Amino acid sequence: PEKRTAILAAAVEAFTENGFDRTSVAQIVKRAGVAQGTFYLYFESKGHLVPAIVSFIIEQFLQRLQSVPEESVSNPDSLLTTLIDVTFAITKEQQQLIAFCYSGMAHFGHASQWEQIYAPYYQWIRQRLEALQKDGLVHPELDPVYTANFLVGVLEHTAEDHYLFGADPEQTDRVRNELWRFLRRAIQP
Amino acid sequence: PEKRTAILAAAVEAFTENGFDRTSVAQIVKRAGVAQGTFYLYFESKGHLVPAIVSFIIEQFLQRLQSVPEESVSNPDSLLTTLIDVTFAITKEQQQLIAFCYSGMAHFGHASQWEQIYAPYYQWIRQRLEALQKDGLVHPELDPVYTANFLVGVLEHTAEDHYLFGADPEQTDRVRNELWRFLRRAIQP
Amino acid sequence: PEKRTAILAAAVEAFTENGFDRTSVAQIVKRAGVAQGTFYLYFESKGHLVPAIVSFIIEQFLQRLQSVPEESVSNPDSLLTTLIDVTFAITKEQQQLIAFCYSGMAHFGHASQWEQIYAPYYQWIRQRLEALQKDGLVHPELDPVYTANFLVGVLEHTAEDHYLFGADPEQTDRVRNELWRFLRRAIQP
Amino acid sequence: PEKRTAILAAAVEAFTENGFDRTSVAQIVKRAGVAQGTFYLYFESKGHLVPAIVSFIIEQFLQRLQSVPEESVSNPDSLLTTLIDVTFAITKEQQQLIAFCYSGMAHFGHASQWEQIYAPYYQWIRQRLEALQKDGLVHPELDPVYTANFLVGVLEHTAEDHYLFGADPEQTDRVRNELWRFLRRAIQP
DNA sequence: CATGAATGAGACTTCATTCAT
DNA sequence: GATGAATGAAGTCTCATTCAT
Repeated sequence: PEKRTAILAAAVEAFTENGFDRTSVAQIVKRAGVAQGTFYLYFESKGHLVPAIVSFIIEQFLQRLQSVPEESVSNPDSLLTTLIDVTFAITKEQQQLIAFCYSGMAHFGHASQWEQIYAPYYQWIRQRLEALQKDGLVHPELDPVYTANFLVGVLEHTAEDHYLFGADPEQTDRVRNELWRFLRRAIQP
Repeated sequence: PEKRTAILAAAVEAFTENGFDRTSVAQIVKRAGVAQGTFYLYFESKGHLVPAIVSFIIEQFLQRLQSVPEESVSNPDSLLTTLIDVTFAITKEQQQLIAFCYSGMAHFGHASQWEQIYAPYYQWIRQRLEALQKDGLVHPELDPVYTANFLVGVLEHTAEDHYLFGADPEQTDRVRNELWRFLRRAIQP
Repeated sequence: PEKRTAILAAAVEAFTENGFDRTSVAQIVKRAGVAQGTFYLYFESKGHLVPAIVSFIIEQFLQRLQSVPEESVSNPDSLLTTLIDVTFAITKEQQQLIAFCYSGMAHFGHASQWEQIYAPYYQWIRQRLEALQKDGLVHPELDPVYTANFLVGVLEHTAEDHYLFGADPEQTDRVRNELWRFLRRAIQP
Repeated sequence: PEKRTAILAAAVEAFTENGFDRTSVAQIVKRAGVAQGTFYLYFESKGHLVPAIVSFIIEQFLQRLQSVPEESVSNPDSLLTTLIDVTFAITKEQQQLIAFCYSGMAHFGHASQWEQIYAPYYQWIRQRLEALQKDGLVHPELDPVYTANFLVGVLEHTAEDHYLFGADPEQTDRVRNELWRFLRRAIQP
């Protein structure tokens, strides 16, 4: 459905700029170039945009991860590099929208829905860790499930901190390097 | 000023429950037991509550950290334990308010203000790391500034994940243990 | 035209449940199983449903009255019993739709149209009264036209009161009995 | 509260002209000369006007009834005359608003509330009937409770019919006379 | 300092109606 | 004849802020 996509895209843009509550449906439909009423043909309410958008972002994450060549995740060093690359790239692009997602929980229903949405992302990381663990390239005591969680935590926090709080762009390499070594030590055998 | 404190406390409670945009000034003054107009005697606008509240939370963090006995941070193992303790405890209490802080940037001015507010928290961690590094108890290559950042990232993400997404309370110990070992490896010499 | 009937029936159901203004064309066409646009093939506007429906209800009244065996209206006692039977039965079924008819005037045009619609109902009662009057079974001074009106007034008001205001179903017989005796005295010679 | 009264009066006027659903809050506040938001200071919602207005009308009825000199209700003939006078007068004034009240049930909550509102009106009539019955001026078998109901039924229906359906004003006396005789026979001993 | 009634802009949402297919 | 996506005007209600007391 073409208009649905237009609305979703417009909403992403608008939320990125102003956040959920400070964006009105009127602004969204204006951007999307459709009538006010059309919005409600595709979304039950403004709140129902939230899970749709989160799915959209996660999907972007996954697509980018899956398009990574196999050799880039075949050892811990390049896996970390890949994760840092992707997280920094996406955070740079999406900035406030990611913050919106984290705060978005308040806007839509129950946590279980969010878990389902994030699941594939965590799962992808977990699978890589397990593979590397099998080859003895990752510390054997690490629980892949929890570790995936920890990795996401540091990665997102650091990227957000870097881009949102106006961190010096010249230091990007430095941050990434420090981050890489921090995580390297955490997971190496 | 007594009424100012009452309003601030009421705002913290209300924001914790419903978030910034879904809390009206009317709700806040009602909770605080003051008149609608009184609010504007102490705060220029609703938006000006945000930095005041964030300071308040950070201060709480710091007070709790500083009340920690010196021996609890005199080696990496107990420092990590302390950080986990404090972060989990505060997250459990403040849940949504923390999410509000993270998303709150949109509501008030420029990032630089936020950095100033968070600064003492990062600084406290950094100082501990430096002290331990001096004694050779923490990996010498770690940059204390960045590492403080990474630690905060994992700690908050994990605690939020655990409490906000309705994680199984029986697994709290398990999570904390895994987290401890993950960070231990990351910073040990 | 089959679809016209379907729409009309659906509208009657929907109006009965929610009233005119609280029923949308969307609800009606959904119930009728036709497309939104089809509605406007058979009715100029939503408002034009009203006279069609009122005709429909009056017709139902009349059919029921006319299917009554002649001996049931050949004396005042059974005429009253019949009127009470029919009015209570239809009120029980149609409840809100009757209220809708009474308030429906606002929705469509001029009173004269309504008089035409109701006319056959009043006429039927008048004719029975005249017949009985001729046989000396009804008070000779009663003007049949006005009396028909008065009868309808008491009957409908009492039935509505009984069913709409949640009257005790166990008292139905009592009400009907009192009503019968009240009207009996009013019209007897 | 002065503004509350202004809003209520404006609502009565507006509903009288256009009915409940076809009257917007905007129209009401404009007529009342207050701001849109002021409305919600005094009424929870548009729907909450309904019981307030019904109370208002019933009160008017009662005030008029109670201002009637005692000798006007001391015998059945003058009681009926009084009831006819009052009902016709108020119906003439309020026309559509009365229809609105009857159809208004749909708009506000449960029947029990309506019963309470109407109760004093029915009660007033019942008490008169009982008094006259005690003096043997009204048929002893009449149940005053039901009879009050029947009287209201005929009176309102007839008055509505007369004024709403554009009845010939020259016939008013005739109708009233017929009505008087009809009811006279129904309740006389 | 303190109050709280009053304001009015603006948010979300519904819905009768149209029109290209 | 039939469809149903699209429209946009209009409705109800909220709320940050002001100001006379």
